[in-house]
Amino acid sequence: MTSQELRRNRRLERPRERVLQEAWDLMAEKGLADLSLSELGRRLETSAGHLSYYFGSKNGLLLELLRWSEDDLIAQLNVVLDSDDPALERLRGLCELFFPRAVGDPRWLLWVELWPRVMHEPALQEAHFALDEAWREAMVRLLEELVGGDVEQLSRRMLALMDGLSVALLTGEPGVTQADAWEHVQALLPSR
Amino acid sequence: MTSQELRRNRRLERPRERVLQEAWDLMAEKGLADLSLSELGRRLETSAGHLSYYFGSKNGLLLELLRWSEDDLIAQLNVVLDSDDPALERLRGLCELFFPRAVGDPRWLLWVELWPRVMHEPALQEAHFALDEAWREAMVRLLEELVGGDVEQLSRRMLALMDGLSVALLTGEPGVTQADAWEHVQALLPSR
DNA sequence: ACAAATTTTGAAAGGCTTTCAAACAGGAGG
DNA sequence: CCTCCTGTTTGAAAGCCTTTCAAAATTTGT
Repeated sequence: MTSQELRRNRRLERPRERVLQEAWDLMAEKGLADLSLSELGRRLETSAGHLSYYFGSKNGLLLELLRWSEDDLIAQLNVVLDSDDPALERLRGLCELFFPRAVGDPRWLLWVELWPRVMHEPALQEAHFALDEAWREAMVRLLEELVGGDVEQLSRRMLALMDGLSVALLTGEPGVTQADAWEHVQALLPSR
Repeated sequence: MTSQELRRNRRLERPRERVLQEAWDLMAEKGLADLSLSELGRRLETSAGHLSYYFGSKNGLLLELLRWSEDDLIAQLNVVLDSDDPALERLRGLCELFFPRAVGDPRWLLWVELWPRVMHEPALQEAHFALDEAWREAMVRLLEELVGGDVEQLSRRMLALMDGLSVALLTGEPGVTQADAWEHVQALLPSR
């Protein structure tokens, strides 16, 4: 990191936080479709032009938002993984962090909004895979301890299932609750 | 259906088809983000204004597109379900229809684009659930024959898994192929 | 063939993102 | 203390977009 960047970061760290938080709130309120740089600029008493300059583009902001929330979550995840609880309990902790907290959870709105753009934007693709990897590694680590053996395929399967369940929870599909989701996850573990 | 609607439909059935097909192609080419009524109007040598009028809104078009492709698919699905193949083979047929055919498959772009809007637009929500139901019923029917017993939870689990796998296939996540996906699906069947 | 109803057009309104030149800081070196 | 110099912020412009609407064109029922 050059001294330039250091200087810049020092100055912008706080406002940056403010922007991300406000964007987050806006998204939780009105859904992602209504998150516009203009509206955000209005609320933060700055200009849309500046936000576009600062994040490079609207997609840039979305990506930063995702990283911002995901970094936070991964930190919490590591606390869970390093705890002394039995492995199954730690898996439950992972699930609680992973699944949407409520219908319309902003974090999952971001993920879902990302998916259809991943194929056409290399920058998104890279970020997407990196974030995915973090969860996959955690899952592999946990499953190795929990069931042993070659856990590669099982963890992919598990995460795919969890993605699908998350969409159901995000959209409020009737007949799927967080508790159900946890049951489904357990059903994938080798019996006994 | 009133005589008014009949009349209207007779006249519009063909052009309508043309619009949907062109929108489909456009989406396959450039991704959903670049599907605009303007661009579509340009290609079809009509006006964006008219498209907006005819489909009610851009979301209206998206919804019609999804129905259009899904109706087609459900018809094919019924052929598979009514065939004389063994149940496992029919399940494989269902999977082949369900999973994205390639990275960026337009049908799945639509689904994914729908998800983050479902919570905020009742019309979308209704359509979404209805389409979902069709697949769920098929899955229940098949699983009852294949494994018997209470198949409710299992079919939900299966479809959630398949949603997640589809996202991986859609985005081209490395390490997941259609063949892998089919393996994962089979792994959810009660062993033996 | 006429009248009524529907479809299509083209332009206007209002929003959005992105770009850009110009105004504005804030720190380094004199 | 003043002056550059670099990086930030602004505000307006350009170029898209969707939606609306009145007017024109077309089709249908009689």
